[in-house]
Amino acid sequence: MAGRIVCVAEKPSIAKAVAGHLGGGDRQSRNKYVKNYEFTYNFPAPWGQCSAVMTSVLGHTVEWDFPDQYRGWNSCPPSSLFDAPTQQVIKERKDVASNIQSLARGARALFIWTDCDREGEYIGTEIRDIAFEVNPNLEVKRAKFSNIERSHILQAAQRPVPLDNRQAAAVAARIELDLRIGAAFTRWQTLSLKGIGGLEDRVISYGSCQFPTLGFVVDRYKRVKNFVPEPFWSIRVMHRKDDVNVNFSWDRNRLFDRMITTTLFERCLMARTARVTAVATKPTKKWKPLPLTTVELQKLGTRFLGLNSKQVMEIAEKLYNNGFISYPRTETDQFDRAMDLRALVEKQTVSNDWGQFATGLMNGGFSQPRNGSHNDQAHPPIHPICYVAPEVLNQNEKRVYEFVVRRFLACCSEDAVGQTTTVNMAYGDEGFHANGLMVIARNYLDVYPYDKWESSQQLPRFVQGETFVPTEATMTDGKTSAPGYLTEPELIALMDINGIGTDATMADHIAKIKEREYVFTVPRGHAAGGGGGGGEEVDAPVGRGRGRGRGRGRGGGRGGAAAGRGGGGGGMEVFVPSSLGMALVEAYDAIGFENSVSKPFLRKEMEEKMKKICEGTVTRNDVVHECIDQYRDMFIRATQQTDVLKRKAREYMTG
DNA sequence: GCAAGGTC
Repeated sequence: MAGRIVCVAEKPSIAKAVAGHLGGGDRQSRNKYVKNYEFTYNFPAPWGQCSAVMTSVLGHTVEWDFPDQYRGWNSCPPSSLFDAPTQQVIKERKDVASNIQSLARGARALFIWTDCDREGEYIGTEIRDIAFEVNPNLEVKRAKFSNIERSHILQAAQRPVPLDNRQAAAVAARIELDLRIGAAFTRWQTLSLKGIGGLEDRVISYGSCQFPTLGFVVDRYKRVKNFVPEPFWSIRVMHRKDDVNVNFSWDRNRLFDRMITTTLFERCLMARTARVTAVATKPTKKWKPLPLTTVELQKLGTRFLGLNSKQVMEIAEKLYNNGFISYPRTETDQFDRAMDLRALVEKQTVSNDWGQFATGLMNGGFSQPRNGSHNDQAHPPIHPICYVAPEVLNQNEKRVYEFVVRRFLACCSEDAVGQTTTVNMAYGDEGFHANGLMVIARNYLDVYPYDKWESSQQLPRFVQGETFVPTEATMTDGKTSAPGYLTEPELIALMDINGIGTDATMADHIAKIKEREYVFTVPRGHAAGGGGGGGEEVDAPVGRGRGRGRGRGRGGGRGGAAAGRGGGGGGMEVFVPSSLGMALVEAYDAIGFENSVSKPFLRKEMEEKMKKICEGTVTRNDVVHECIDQYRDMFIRATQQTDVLKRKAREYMTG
């Protein structure tokens, strides 16, 4: 009589869902966190019908660290941490490991059901090794699944595959490198700066994610501080027609040469009449948003909900743990076609706030969500699981839940539809244009106030070839203004494009550099620090940020800021480096690493090497040794210039 | 007292 089959998922929610599909299962509550579900199931050959138990871990269960003799900060030179042995210790947290071992004893097979991503593959090997300790004869299989739809799960159970050792090896390399490099540099920095006033008892940590995150803040800060406004000139034409003042913008936007602008302007005036060269009216759409990912949740949460990313994530996790929303850590922005989205919409019809809209979707307004380009093969986009009455939630929870619901309903609606009118006009040799927008059907916008798309003033009727003498023509001047200090949504966007951290950890890295006091946040507009131009007016004309760049002259008003916060608390905050943060970045710059540790390149490099391990073109060993050599060199160079670090710190801490 | 990554 062979033993049963033990299935282990990465988290309790997956264990519950999978067990439900495979056989319902009695729930044996082992403890508050990890539940075991027992059932019988007809597994593929050679097992056939047999009894099984489904449980889970809670993420990683094994911890890497140095052995005791290396653990004291003065026990060894920090550089020896590049070569010191490491050990892997089973965390006996919440009895997770002992639960697996007690189930694995006498079992015939182990079925890994961790998330199908790199970390999940590695966590699978942790589970395997823990089970092997008590039962080395276990056969190990892995279920391959990318969502928890019933049919998909059943298919995964029927077609087990081996664990992917390469993916697990890539993660192991990352863990080892982050540990060695982080510990070595952290100890060196901390011990070196002990003598500096104000830093005696501080941990001056280094990490491959925290430093680039700090770097982004410093980078922007410097750009603001070093910004030199440039004067520019422009031509504005206004024509009053049918009681409407139509403002025409110059096709050249603006020029940085006054003489030329003056000349061009004078030619306009000499021409006297302007002539309409084209009138175009065309239909346009504002696309509904993509299904919600973690990064988007954090970007929009920090922009509209008056919360920081850490708070957004904590609240989202709580909503998830209460079964109100789906798993909040996902990169996926496409819903699986098999998912019954209408059923989820229907649950929202009882709401006083958006119930009517949801009802509209049920009565024919439903439209399949757009598909984004990301799929982490592990989780669906974030969506509401059930309707939650507002009284059940506190203020902030309500905001986050409402955002998730509205976003979901917006995804299931039609795009907004409108019509743009563009009038092109020639005034002398110069071209000008005016735009008008008419929103015809708001559709998703009615449930999604975080997007703005308003009809502009209607343009009066112009016809091609018509001429007129403009009511007003003026030459304007202005100057470019500094970008603002970094906001949290911008910081998250930068981390995202540069691969710093994961969806689950970005908020932690931001919180970490605040905790270390490398950066602090201040309300936008209160940005401290002398000199400079207070910099909150408008974005710089040539930003490195994406999709910004509305330069405006003086008199332009304060457009940029958070367009209608969704009723959140205070305004948005901006990030400013502390003296310590500046000192650290400048010290490494002065030491002169070609790939500065405060830039994202080194981390990107590590990510690429992990991919190569997964593809099988390099081995874990190659990567670890290569990187260790590289960082050891950097470490030696840094330690030879410890005085540079100290000097920079002293300069900043006392200055 | 160090990292980053899972998860509660």
